[in-house]
Amino acid sequence: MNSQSEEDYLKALYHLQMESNRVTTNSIADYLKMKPSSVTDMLKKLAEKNYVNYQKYKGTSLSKKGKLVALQIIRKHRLWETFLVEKLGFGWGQVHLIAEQLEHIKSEELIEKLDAFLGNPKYDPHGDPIPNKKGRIEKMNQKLLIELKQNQKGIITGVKRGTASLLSYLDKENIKLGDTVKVLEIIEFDGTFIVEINKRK
Amino acid sequence: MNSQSEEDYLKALYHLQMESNRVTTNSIADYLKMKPSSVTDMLKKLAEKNYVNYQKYKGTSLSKKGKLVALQIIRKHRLWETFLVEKLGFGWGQVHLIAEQLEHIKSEELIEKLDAFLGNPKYDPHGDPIPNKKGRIEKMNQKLLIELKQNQKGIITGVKRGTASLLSYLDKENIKLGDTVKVLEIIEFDGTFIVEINKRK
DNA sequence: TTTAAAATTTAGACTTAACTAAAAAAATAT
DNA sequence: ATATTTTTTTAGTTAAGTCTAAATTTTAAA
Repeated sequence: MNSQSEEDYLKALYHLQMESNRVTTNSIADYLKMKPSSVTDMLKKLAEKNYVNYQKYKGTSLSKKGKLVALQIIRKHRLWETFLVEKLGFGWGQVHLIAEQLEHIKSEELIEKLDAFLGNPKYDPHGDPIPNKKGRIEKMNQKLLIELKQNQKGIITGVKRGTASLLSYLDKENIKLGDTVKVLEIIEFDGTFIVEINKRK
Repeated sequence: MNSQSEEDYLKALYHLQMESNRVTTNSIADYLKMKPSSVTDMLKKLAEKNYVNYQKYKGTSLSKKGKLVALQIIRKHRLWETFLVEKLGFGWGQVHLIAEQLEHIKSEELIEKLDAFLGNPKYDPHGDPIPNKKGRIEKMNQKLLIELKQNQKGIITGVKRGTASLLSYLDKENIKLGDTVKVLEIIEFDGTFIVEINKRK
């Protein structure tokens, strides 16, 4: 069984790996708000357990085994977020911190029953895909809003970087998944997008 | 904020206080499966924080403050157990270990929303009362089966000492809360009770 | 290509919550 | 009332996970 701390590192590794191909000690430290020296210690430990490929000074990547564990934690995180929003009526922005705790609860059976209870959802409330039990993720073809041209429309299916302030802003403006967005105008000089959502600019 | 370990001690103190008026270091150690020396250490720490009244060699009791914290953890435990049984379909016997983890999740709002989602239940699946937010417990007038006389009946509203093996036995025999029990015969020499539940002896 | 800066690792220290072994106090038995 | 046993505490150790400060390696600049 893995400790909470180990799980946090594996999850961080996974997310950082999505964004850039080389994951450095410092980037992990930033992400987890820890000191680089602490990160080095933990990376050695995770390498020992064959969860990561770690080479001094060179960077770190998840092993197959480590990636699977990471995906299972992400699965739990996203299922709990779904529960919090769909069943308990939490807002988008509030659920992350709580799910961060719930994701460490240990029980296979619990998570399978929760999954069934929620109707085996494919996406969480932020539109992120929920990995299945085996760690498989169903990719959806999403585009970034910024990739759209003038007058093109799209349906909101997720938020790229869901900072707390952005999410609560969206909550406040009542912008939800499934809403349609249309690009009215793109201002040349600074790249500002003027868009219409729910009949409002 | 209190650590998981501190919470475990407070909860243990509460349960042990229910059973006898003097709670000894050894009884806590037994209950938590730890060594008495570890218990002494923690009791000093909890006394420092004013959660317990601890006097060397004399025994320990919860302070008002400590009791409130204990009751809030018990509240969370029982609400989660209710959730696991009522919503996720777990059996009586399976939920304790999972609830033991869930009870340490930190979020006032979560627990209030969970309470509402469950319909503000007064009792958990084992028939134990769920303390309210302020730590108030509604007592029910229960009798022990052993207090009944021949031919008396009762309705099962809870289990006194719910060991894992007893609970899974009850699960297996399909004995549930709300079932009626009738004492058919009490065998003199060893005090065995012959009872009828669901038309079966 | 040498030097300075930045990133990373090592070494040693701290905290929490456990442990073992030994000492001290309280309870029990002779 | 004293001796023995049991309970409890003290003292010192350990492991996990963090930290600071110093040393080392890599990267970037002059």
